[in-house]
Amino acid sequence: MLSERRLQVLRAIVQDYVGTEEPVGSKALTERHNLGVSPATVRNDMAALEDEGFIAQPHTSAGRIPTDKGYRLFVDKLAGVKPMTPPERRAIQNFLDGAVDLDDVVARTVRLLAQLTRQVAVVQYPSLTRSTVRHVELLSLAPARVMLVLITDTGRVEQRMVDCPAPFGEGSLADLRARLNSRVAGRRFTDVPTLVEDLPEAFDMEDRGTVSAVLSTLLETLVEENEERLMIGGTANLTRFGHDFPLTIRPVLEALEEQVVLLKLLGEAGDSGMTVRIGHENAYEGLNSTSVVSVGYGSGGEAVAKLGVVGPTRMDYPGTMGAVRAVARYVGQILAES
Amino acid sequence: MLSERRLQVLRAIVQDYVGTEEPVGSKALTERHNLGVSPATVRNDMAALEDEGFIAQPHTSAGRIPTDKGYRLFVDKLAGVKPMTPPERRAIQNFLDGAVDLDDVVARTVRLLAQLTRQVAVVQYPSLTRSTVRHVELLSLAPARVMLVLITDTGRVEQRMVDCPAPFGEGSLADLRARLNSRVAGRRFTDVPTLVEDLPEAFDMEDRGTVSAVLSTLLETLVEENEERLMIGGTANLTRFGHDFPLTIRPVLEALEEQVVLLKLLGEAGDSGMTVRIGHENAYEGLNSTSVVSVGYGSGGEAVAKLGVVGPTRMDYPGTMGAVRAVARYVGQILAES
DNA sequence: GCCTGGCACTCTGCGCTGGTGAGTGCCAAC
DNA sequence: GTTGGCACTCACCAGCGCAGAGTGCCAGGC
Repeated sequence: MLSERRLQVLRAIVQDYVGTEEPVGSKALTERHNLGVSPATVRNDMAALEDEGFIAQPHTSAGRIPTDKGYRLFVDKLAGVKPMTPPERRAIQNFLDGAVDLDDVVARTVRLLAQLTRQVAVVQYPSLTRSTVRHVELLSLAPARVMLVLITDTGRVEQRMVDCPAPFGEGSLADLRARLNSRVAGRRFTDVPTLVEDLPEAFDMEDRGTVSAVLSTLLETLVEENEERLMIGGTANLTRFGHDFPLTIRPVLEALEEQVVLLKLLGEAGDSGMTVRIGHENAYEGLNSTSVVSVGYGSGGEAVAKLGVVGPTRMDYPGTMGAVRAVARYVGQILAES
Repeated sequence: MLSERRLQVLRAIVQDYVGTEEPVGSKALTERHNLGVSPATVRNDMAALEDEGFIAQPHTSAGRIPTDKGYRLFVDKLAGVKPMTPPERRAIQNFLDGAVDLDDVVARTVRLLAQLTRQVAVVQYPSLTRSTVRHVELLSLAPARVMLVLITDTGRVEQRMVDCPAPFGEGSLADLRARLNSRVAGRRFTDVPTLVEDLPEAFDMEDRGTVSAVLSTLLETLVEENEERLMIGGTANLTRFGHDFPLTIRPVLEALEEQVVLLKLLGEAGDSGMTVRIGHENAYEGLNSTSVVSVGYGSGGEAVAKLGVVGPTRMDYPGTMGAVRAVARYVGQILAES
C-alpha cells in the first residue's frame, strides 16, 4: 500500500511529464509542487514507486516517467474529470447546433472533438441496432424492381435494390408498404424479424415471392449495418506525438485506416460511462503507445454509438475526459431534438 | 532549346532520384545509364540544365535533384503513362466488383488507389450536379412535417426534413409526389429548377405554401450537395515521405482534413484527361512539396467526379498516372453497370 | 523510524575536431 | 564538342571531452 504522499508524488510526476514531455527529476518536483519535503525524500518515494512499477527511468540517471500502470492509477484514483468551462460549453453547443443532417452532425462532432482535445477524434455513426424504424418506403423503379428505403429515428437513411421474382403491381406495393409500416414503424430494429415473420401469408400466392424478397432485403440491411461506419479527424495532431516520429506514427495511421480495428476499439469500451484504455491495455499492437478515451452517446438515455479520442499515453487525461464527456452529452441532445 | 542528350540526362536524373531518393551525381549517371559519354560531358550538360532551372543542388558539391520545373518537363515530354499489366487490371476489376453500394464503391476505390500507388488517395463522390434524378419520395412523418428523399442515378440518396406552414393531407402529398416525379424523374439536376417552377399553381391555395416549401428544400439540396463529399485513404503512406518528417507531413495532413482545399484541388484539374500538378503549381501552400495526379471519372462517357492521389513531388509519375487512369476507368464501368 | 544534506557516480547531450569520400568546376588537350 | 586531370568544397561520421542533471547511498538529526 502506498502512502498518501507517494500518491501525491506520482500525481505530480504525471502532471509535470504531461506538461513538459521530459523525464522529471526529484529536484524539479519539489520546486514546482510544494510537497513539504526535500528532494532526497522524494527520491526515496520515487524508488518505491519504481519498485511497484508505476514509474520508470528511460536510462540510468535520468528523471522518471510514468508507466502505463502509473497512468492507470492516476486516472482511477488521483485525478477527476475536468469539467468544461461555461464558455466552452456554449461554444460546443453553438458549433453543433448549426448541423443540417446526420452526416453533418457527425462531421462537426469529429472536428470539434479534435480541436478541443488536440488529438485524433473518432466518432461512430449512430448504430441501427438500437434505434427504431421511423419509416420504410418502397418505390417501384421498374416492373420487377423495387427500391427499399429505410429511415431511422436518428435520421439515417439506407437504401437497397430488390429484384423481384415476379412483376409486382402498384396496388400490391402500396398494400405491402402500408402493412409493413403499421407493423414496424416506431419499433426497435431487433424486434423487426419477428414482427414481419408472417407477413407473406397475407398476400396472394403470386406476390409472396416478392414480399419475401423485400423482407429478406430489409432484414439483411439491419444485419449488414451492424458493420457500422465511423468518421475520424484531427490526424494532423499526430505530428505532436513525439520525437521518434515515423516509428510511432505509422502504426497509428494504419490503425486509423482499419475501420474494423477502430470499431473493435470503441466496442470494447463499456456500455455506460467513460472508458480509458492506456497503452498496452489496447489489444491492437500498433496502438500500444496510445491511449483511447471513449464514451457512448445517444439520443435518449440510451447509448446508440460511441465516440472518443486517440492520443499519446502522455496526454492530459482530466481535460480530455472532460471534453469527451461534454461533447457526447451535447451530441446526444442534438440527436434527440432532430 | 535543349539537345536530345540533355533531355536524356534529365530523364536519367529524374528516374534515378525517384528510385534512390538521393541526389545523383555525374559519375553514377554514366554508370547506370549508357549515355555513351563521359562523366565530364554529363557535368557540362548538368550545368546547362541547372542554368535553365530544371535541376538544382541541395548544397555545393552534392549531386543534383530535379526542380518542379524539371519534373514538369519530364512529365510533359520525357515520360509516358505506364500501363497496368494484365494481372493488375484483373486485380483491380475483381476488387471493385465486390462492392455492394455507392459508399462501398468509393471506399474500395480509395483503398485500391492507395495500395497501387503507395500514396494518399482521394476520391470524390459522384456529383449530383451532372447526374439525373431517379426518384423523389415524400413521406409524411407528422401532420405538418414531410421528409424529402432524393435518389440519383448514381445510387446516391439524400434526405431532408421539411416543416410545412400548414397541415398537408395524404391525398395532397400523393398528388405532389406524382406530379413531381413525372416532371423530374430522369432529368438532369441542372434542369430541375425550371421544370418545377410553376408547380405550386396546380394546387389549392391552402397547400401552396407547403408545396413551395418542399420545392425550395429540393432545390436547396441540389445546391448544397455541390459541396461534395470525398473520401481519403492511405495516409499511412505519408510516413514514407521524407526524412525531415514533422515539417513536411504536418501541412499535408492539415490539407487532407480540409475538404474544401481538396475539392478545390481536384476541381482545378481539367475536365477531361489527366492532370498533374507539381509542387508549387498547387495553389495551397501546405502542398508545395507534393504533387497531385487527378482525373475525372464517370458512369457514361462523361465525368461526374474526380479522383486522384497526393504524393511527394519525387514520385514515380508514369506508374502513378497509369494506376490513376486505370482505376478511374474501372470505377466508371462499375458505376455504369449498377 | 522517517527525513535530510552531502557526496560520489553515471549517463546523456553538445560542441569540437579531423579524416574520408562524393561531387563539382575549370582547364588544357584532343 | 568531348575528354581526362586536378584542385576544391562540403556533408557525413567517429572520437573526444566537458558540463549538467539526476540518481543511490550513507551518516546524522528530529
